[in-house]
Amino acid sequence: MPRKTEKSGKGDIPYSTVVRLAQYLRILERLHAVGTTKISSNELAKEAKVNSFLVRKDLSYFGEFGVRGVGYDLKSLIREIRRILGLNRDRRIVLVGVGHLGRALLSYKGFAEEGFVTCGLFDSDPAKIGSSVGDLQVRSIFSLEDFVQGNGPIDIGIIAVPAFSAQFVANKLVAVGVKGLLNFAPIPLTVPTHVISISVDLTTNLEVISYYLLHR
Amino acid sequence: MPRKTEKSGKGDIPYSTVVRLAQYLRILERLHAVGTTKISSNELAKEAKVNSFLVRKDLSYFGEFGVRGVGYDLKSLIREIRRILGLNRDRRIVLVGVGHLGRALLSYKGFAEEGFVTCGLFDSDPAKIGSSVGDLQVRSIFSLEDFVQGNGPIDIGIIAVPAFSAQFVANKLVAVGVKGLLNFAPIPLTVPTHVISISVDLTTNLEVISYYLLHR
DNA sequence: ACGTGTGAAAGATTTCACAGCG
DNA sequence: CGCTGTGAAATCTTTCACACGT
Repeated sequence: MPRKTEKSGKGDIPYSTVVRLAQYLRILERLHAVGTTKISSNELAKEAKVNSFLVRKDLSYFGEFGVRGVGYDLKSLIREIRRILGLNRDRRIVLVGVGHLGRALLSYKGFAEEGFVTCGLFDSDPAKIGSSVGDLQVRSIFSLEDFVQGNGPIDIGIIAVPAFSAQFVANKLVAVGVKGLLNFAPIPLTVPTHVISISVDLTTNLEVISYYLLHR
Repeated sequence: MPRKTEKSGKGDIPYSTVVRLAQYLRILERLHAVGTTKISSNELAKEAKVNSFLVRKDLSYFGEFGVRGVGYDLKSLIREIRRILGLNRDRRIVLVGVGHLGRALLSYKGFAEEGFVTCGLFDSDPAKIGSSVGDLQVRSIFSLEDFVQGNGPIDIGIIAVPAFSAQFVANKLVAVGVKGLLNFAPIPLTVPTHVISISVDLTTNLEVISYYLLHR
């Protein structure tokens, strides 16, 4: 992951299969919007830049979704992948760290479209606390527990704070029962095994590119 | 790599090794700033949340940097990894797409620290073209070729535009000789084999987390 | 005939055990 | 003695070939 990326997961199904499933979904939704109604593993593979064996293997971990000799029905394949990824329900998200990156993430439309509902914003900067971003107020990170008491449990926490406070924020989120973390701070987080944490490190990605500029 | 991450690379050294090298570097620099002067593979492994065999194997692809019975000298290990990653020279970057995400990336300090020099901003929105962000003017994407003629070659292009124009932008960048792309649009790019492209897809990462919230 | 689903082979990565050297 | 460097084993992932169903 890419990384860029940290991983964790259940042993049976490869982590990379899960990542590709999400990518297939993006592609299928784009094609659906354009009016396509069926697709073969070959066509999907071409779009995703992988080979068709891998598309079929990835899907076969979860069931038989295609028709032999025909291909896959686009609409039902989308439904199946969304079910596999747990996107057939809303996921409640909070964002911690309302800086430039945090605001950029908030304005990103893709999130809401897939059922990710941002329901809380948190920061530690007194200058930001109390201000509004979109239709949400920024709250103190120390009011996180109260927030969960009053507003119900949170599924996923997005961490967009500086490296030095990322682990502190992660601990707070885990303490209030958050089970998934998406971390943009350039530091590997320590979390209990029942919590899934994925890190996206922008500098790491640039450095990987730098490596391949040199060695090739 | 990721994923979130797309990959590409030379066959000999695992892609994940390169990613980890960049992560090790981040950790070593943090420890260096705190005054640490030497480190063992075991200590580094603990920080990076991998095991010490892997740390040693990753490093051993590139040479023998440690002292048996002692460990690694922090300063010289940092220097070696920076050299391996090609960070001992400046890398000239342009950003295409000066929206929320683009601006957030610009304000991210980590880039400059590692020798990534942003030397051009491009967009296609007439309302943005001509305006200044930091000490750079936003230019029309159609002036990219002129820019390279006048300002010298670009190493890396960061693509922070909507999905529908990402491939168009990638083509333009490749056409003016850019050899590395960091793509934030949720679509896999087609690039010539001599160009390295890494994609960071935020929605994909959330969906992967959603999957593991369910299956575990 | 066509494209899926899958067991087996190939390939890649990680783990391990221990030799080697300060 | 302690910790690195590395060939060999174990594990995981991808590719392949072909049987199967429509």
